[in-house]
Amino acid sequence: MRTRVDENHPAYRALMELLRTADTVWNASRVFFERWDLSPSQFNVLNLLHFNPNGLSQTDLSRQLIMHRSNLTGLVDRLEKRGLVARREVAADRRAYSVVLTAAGTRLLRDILPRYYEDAARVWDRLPARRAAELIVDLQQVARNAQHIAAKLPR
Amino acid sequence: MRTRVDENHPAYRALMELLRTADTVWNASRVFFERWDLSPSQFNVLNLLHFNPNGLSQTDLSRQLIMHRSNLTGLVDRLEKRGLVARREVAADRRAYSVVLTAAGTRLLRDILPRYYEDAARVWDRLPARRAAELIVDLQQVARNAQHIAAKLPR
DNA sequence: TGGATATTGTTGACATATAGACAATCATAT
DNA sequence: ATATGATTGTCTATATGTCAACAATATCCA
Repeated sequence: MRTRVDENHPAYRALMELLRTADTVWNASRVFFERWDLSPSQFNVLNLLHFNPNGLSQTDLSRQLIMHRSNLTGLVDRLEKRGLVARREVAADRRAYSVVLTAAGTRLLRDILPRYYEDAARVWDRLPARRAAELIVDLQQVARNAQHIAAKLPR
Repeated sequence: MRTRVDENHPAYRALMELLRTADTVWNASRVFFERWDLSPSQFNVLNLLHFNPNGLSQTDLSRQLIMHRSNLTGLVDRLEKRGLVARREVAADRRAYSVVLTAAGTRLLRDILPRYYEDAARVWDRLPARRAAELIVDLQQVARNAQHIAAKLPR
């Protein structure tokens, strides 16, 4: 995608690089989770539940994962079918479920997490810690800018 | 997603930040392209064709967009139905099409591009140019690391 | 020349994502 | 107490993405 026009628009090229890197990382994580026949999104659900032992509603999950709640129906369905999570009824609110990790889900996550953290660390190899820290700060600024611009866009 | 365990795994947290920022940027671009009823992926196709006036095969497009070629069938279908691109037969290879921008597609892109580059630049507001340049270099290293790790993973 | 091998675009099955509509249920305010 | 409005999970339609299999066509090489 390196073209004459791109040269004239370094901001555009930088954005492409950001998106491409994230895509590469996401796909690498997809390969990583293949061993357990999990998608990255399925892992994200399990991971969130692991740190919320009392369970989360599907809407809670959708907010933390920044996705539409209608997604959670199928996502939780598939995890439930494999016995990794369970929908518990909530006495105080008969509309909602409390989604919780099962014992099998907990075991699976305990197997995955150490290897996950290990490989996540290696993704930052050859980057001085200071640069990695700066990168995060800069990314956060970029995200704020993007959101601010999108919010003011004509619809 | 800020939890006790995340604190112990800054590399993991940094990765989450990277993915989340890219997601935010991608969704901001989705909002940006809504005015023209285009998805970011559809724009990427049009944009690639704009810089390849002789056309690209669907496989070429899939390689540059880093996606499976079966995606291009539907993507090009929808753009063709709107008259923004056309499939031209290739005399030298009767298996392949040459996908080209139509006049309407060119007009549309000429309308979009200036505004796109303008907003892309504003995404980097408050970031010194040097930091932005460093960020790109660092992102490329991260992408290389991720790919290297994924390639050596057990399957 | 002809047979093996590779590539192209399409298809089907599936997972993931969005948005909008819906019934059931909850919360609020008069 | 009850009408009004908000929220929850699900459903449908659609778009995007993966992969594997397929027929048609190219390519290569013995």
